[in-house]
Amino acid sequence: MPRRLTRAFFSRSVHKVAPDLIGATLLFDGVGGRIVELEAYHHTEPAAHSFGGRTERNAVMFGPAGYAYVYRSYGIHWCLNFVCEPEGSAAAVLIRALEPTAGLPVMRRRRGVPDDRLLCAGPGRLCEALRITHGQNGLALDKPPFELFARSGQVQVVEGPRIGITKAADLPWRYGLKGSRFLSKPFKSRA
DNA sequence: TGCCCGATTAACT
DNA sequence: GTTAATCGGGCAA
Repeated sequence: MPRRLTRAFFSRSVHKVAPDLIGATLLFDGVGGRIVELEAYHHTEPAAHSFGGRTERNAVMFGPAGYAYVYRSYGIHWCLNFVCEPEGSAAAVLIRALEPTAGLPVMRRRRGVPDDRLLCAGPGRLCEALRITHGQNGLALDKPPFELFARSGQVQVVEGPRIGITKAADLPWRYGLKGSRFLSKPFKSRA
């Protein structure tokens, strides 16, 4: 049986949690898959929503680890984060892509795309597939409807610069499963 | 109150 | 390769 991820798992450096989550399984209401891509954010760095202090929107980031921070992106999409580190660090990982493994018929219906690779290949896409919205902001990750399981076995993790940001764009805080077909964008292979 | 723009996506040329 | 869609947060005034 795979191990369930607890608050203790998330209460560590965001740069330990992020690679450890590659290959982990995320389910919401029984629908989801393996995490194959994510990014780290920390309040000391200007690309983070928590940079500049606590506001109504980012309040969950300033709370304890192990909770979901969900925000609206570009007025259209939803993005899912997991709060990490000791309370007050205002650090989180943005879940960017899943390899779909559970509830594929439901996700296909919600997404309406012809190729299963596009079901969860992007932060907005996976939220649509799992039907995660602002209503899930602040929910605990160790209780239903969330289920998180540690990966079983070894994985090869690759890293690179984060996507879609203009500030601190040089930091290599994007993590992915090497060779996955379900990434939102490929990682630049190192020579 | 008004203005700018973003941790995106899909549909274009 | 480019761009429209769409809207709330954050900040200036």
